Amino acid sequence: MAEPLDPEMFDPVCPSSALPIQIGDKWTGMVVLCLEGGRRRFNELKVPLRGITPKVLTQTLRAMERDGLVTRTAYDENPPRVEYELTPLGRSLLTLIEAARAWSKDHLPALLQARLAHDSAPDPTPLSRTPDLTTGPPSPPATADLTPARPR
Amino acid sequence: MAEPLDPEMFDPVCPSSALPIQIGDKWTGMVVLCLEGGRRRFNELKVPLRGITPKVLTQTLRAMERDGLVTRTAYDENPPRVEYELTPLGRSLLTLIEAARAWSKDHLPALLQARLAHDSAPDPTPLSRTPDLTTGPPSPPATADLTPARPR
DNA sequence: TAGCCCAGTATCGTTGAGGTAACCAGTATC
DNA sequence: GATACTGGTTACCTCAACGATACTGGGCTA
Repeated sequence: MAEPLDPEMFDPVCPSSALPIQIGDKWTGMVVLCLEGGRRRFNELKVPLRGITPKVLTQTLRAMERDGLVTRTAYDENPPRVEYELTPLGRSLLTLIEAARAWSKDHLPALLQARLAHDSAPDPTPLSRTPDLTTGPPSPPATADLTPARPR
Repeated sequence: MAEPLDPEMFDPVCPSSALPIQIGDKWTGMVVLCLEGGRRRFNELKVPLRGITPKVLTQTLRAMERDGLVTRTAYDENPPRVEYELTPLGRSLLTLIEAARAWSKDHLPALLQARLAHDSAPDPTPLSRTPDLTTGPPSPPATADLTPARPR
């Protein structure tokens, strides 16, 4: 609640954004990290979750509320004010995120290197030719993101 | 390699199959667990991964090979024989799976209970009415599965 | 010579998460 | 009266993952 959230909290360039680890749906892990420091308003959450639409943010928060990960508090004011806060259960996900971060720190470089090596390999066995299964041109599968970028 | 894999290794009824934690794509985590005990052949892997089609299993294994998680060894025999084995990198994912299991053990019941309570709630605030966002009738989102069922 | 086995391919269809764009209610301020 | 602000909602669309089904190749066996 204290300071505003860093709009660049999640760096889209950071390769850990392409990690093969996902908590909940696409945005859940990031929402947990946004709420780590305290309660936040709807529009506050939209800032670091760059590009999220209100529909998807609502869906994500509703699902998290349903699962007991966040609480939603609506104040009868004008303009409306709604605050979201992590429950202890939601906060417990931070341990999992921490584990994923630790894995990334230790092993993600090896994974990325293997990926590069494979993509530039002269392809020894004819059977190992893969047309283009996961080799999309723009970006890898991109399942989740757990590491805030540039804590500055 | 020793004993055949248990066809019921992954119980579709086990709620941990609906966990909000996913490693790689839908099947990657389960493949890692299948290979935990040693190298396995293509058709051997299909047994516990009930319902996976050869196309999708091939896709999954090729992606894992590309990322350096498994090695693929094709023997020039007839009938063909191909064996998949975890690399140390792939094996390192087991720590992450273990962390997810530990979280499930500690917190999944609370999550499921919150979900049930929410679904049967008389819905105090009109704003908290959710049409049916994640409340699919047959099963929850079902993102991944990490816990082998009935170790027997 | 007709199949069988293994490890896949090829083609097509379905599904659902996520994205786009527009709209809304109630108050307050201009 | 017009506009803005907050926290959404609604309808529509896209695309990639996943699934169903059928087929292949090549040596082996019956």
